[in-house]
Amino acid sequence: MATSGISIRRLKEHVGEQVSLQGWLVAKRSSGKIGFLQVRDGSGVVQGVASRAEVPAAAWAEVERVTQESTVRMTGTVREDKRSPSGVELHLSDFAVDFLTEEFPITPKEHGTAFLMENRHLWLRSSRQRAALRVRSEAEQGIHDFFHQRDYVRIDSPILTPAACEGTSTLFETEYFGDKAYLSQSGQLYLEPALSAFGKVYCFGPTFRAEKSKTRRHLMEFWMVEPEVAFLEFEGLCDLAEEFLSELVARVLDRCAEELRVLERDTGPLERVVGPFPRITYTEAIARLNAKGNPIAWGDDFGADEETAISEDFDRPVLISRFPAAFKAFYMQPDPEDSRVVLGLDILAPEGYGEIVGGSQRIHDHDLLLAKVREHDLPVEAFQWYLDVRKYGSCPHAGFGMGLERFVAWVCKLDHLRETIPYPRMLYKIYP
RNA sequence: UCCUGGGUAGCUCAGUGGUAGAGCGAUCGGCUGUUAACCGAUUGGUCGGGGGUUCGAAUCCCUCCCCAGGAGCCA
Repeated sequence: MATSGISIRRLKEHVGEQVSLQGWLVAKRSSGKIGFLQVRDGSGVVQGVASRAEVPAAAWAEVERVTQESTVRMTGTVREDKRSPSGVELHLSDFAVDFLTEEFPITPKEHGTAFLMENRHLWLRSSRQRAALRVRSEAEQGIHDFFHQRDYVRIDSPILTPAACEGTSTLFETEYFGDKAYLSQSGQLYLEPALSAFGKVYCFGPTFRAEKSKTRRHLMEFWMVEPEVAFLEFEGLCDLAEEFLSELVARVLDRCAEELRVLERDTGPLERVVGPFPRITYTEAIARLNAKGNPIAWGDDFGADEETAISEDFDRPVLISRFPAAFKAFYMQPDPEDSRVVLGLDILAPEGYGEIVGGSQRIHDHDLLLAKVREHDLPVEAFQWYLDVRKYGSCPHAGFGMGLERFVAWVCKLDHLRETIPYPRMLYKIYP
């Protein structure tokens, strides 16, 4: 009797057994007397081999009419076979089409990205897309596990917010019962009050930026994980970010080997992502850039060229710290040793992937924070609750944010963020 | 928002002033171990939209729309 409910991923454990499975036809090759049917069930792909002489006439007729991406069911014996990429194939005793698909738009040949993006809902079925999204899923679970194992409490920050979190990026505006509301661009400010309740917290959810950025490194909607820790100061923050990144990369290497193989990702550079990461200050970075002939001056922010020039000196992520206060967020703690700079941290991924982590120690002194709010021309009333936190049991604290899509793009070595999220939201593009 | 490149068959593209093309897909036929299978045949067009120049425009000009890549900003 054939066993059903076995996933293709686990067929190796059932060699010699009769199994039944349902899935979708990836590809078919057939001669007059033998048919090869690649079937996907979501967990993997297996080839069913149907011999005209060995299956019922009705089953052979189904083999002849089946088309790419039809829904099928097949029954057969699991056999080891060296010619199969997965090591096993299914020697069929029966085959049936449950839904006949006509003219699936995405063929095994090449397509342009515009066409594929228009068909994102169907492109998801392709092997590279499945691999990248499985890595994303693994990274997401890895993030939750990392913090859960360290006794962090997950705080879900609101998506609808009354005002700019940082007063910098452009926000998506919406209507809220006669008032204006904005889609969140960061959960951090809502995380900080929760510190005094839970000590160690994190949030992980979608964030929205209405900047008219049109590059491979930007999405309008992306997912960000943000830990925030009470009594954590700057050096500890750097250690946390380093431990977080190296553990997450190790987890993907361990659990997504097959996906990285499908993506043809050279895992060598990822295996080097172990601490300690190189740590340089902003001022040292400027000196390095000048030595390379880059004319950047102290006080300028890095652009894409500068990020690439810095990261190419290192074979693992590089931490850059102590940026000029002028171009960083209002809540960053000034460096006690140099008031021109703040205790902010950026981590640049290797291989040209740019900034994946940004964080800082936060100002915990009420009067200093109030002065910064005013300095940045932010509405004090809107930030009253945020200032309140500094009035009732304030403490030093720090946190960072990591963009999930940039992490996944780097780990998978994809050339565009749009392939790291199921339904990317890009400038002027919101279909499907 | 700015700069650059592009829009021709379902898809990927060639065609730069004179009859609209190829490969793939699809359809039909053939083939017992295929891996982007192969072989033969058939099918397939508002040349992005509008206007203009010309005897004649996919091709030259104007305009609009759409797409891709990059910059700034950021994760």
